[in-house]
Amino acid sequence: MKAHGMAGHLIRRLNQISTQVFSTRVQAAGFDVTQVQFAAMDAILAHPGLDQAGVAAAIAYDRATIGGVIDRLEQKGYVVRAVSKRDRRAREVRATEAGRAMFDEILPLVTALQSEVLERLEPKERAAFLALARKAIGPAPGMTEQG
Amino acid sequence: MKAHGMAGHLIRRLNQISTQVFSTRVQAAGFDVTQVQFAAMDAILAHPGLDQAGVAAAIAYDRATIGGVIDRLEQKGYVVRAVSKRDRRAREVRATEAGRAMFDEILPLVTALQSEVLERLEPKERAAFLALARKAIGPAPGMTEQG
DNA sequence: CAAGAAAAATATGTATACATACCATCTCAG
DNA sequence: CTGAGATGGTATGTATACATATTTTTCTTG
Repeated sequence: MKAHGMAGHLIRRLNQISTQVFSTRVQAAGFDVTQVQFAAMDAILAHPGLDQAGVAAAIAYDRATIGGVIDRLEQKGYVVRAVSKRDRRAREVRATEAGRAMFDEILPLVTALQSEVLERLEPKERAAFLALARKAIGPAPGMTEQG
Repeated sequence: MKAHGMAGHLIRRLNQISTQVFSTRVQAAGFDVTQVQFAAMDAILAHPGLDQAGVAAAIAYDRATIGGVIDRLEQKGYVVRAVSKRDRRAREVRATEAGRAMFDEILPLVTALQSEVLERLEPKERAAFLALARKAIGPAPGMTEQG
C-alpha cells in the first residue's frame, strides 16, 4: 500500500473533481466565477459590510489569499470595497446589484452540481459521506451561523 | 443552507486540513517535501524510468504542473532526469539514493499522519469515509496497480 | 520518405494557498 | 498621552493547478 489510497491523496483527488465539475458547469452557464469566488460571495451576501478578514474567517481562508479573490470579484463588478469608518485599516466589502444577480442565478446550478461531484455514490452513501466530512472538519473556526 | 455545508466546500476544507497536517508533521521531522512531491516520489520509486507524463498520469496530475514538481525534486537532489533513448521528447525520471532514503524515512510518518487528518472520526467512521471517498473517485484514470 | 496528426515538455497566464515581512492603524497598559 | 503589542491589508516568494500555445519529436498514412 502506497500513497494512493491514503487519506491525503483521496481528498486531493476529490478536490480536483469538485473544482472541475464546478468550473465546467458554471462556465457552461456563461459565468466566469470560481468555487472560491462563489464561497466569498456567499459570505459577503450573508454579512454585508464584513471586512476582508471577516470574509476570510467565514470561509476558512488566508488573509493574503482573500485579498486577491476580492480583487477579482471587484474587477468583475460583483463587489465594492470601502474603507471602514470605525477602523481605517479595514476594507468593508459589499455585493453590488450585479453581484447579487450573479449569485442568485448560479446558486441553483451550484446546489445541483453538488451531487454530481459524488455521482458515483448512492444517495444514501452521499449523505453519509457528507455527514462524515462535516464531522471530520469540526465546527467552523471563524464565524458561527447565527452571527 | 448556503455554501458552507456543500460538498465542494467540505472537500476544500478537508484538503486544507490534510495539507496542513502533512506539512506540519513532515517539517517537524526536518524534511522539506510537500504532499504532491511525496506522491510524485512514490510513483517514481514504484516505476523507475517513468517519464513525466507517466508520473502525472499515475497520480492524476496535470502535465504542466508535474514539470515544476519534478524541477523541485531535482533541485533537492531527490530525482534525476534523463532524455529517453526510445523517445527523445520524453524525460525519464529516477529517484536518487538521497531520494529513496528520504522517502523511506518519511513514509512511516506519512502513513501515521493519515489518521490524524480524520482524527475527529472514530476508527470505524474513518474507514467508512475512506471507502466512500475511494468509491466517489472511481478507478484511477492513468495507470493500473500491476503496471 | 513526406505531410499531417499526435504526443512530451516547456512557456505563459490566471487563480488559489499560505508563510513571512511590512505598513498603517487601533487598543491597551501605565 | 505614549510605547507596546495586536490587527487589517498589502507585498513578496514559493508551490500547486490547469488551460492554452509552442516546440520538438514521433507516429501514421499514403
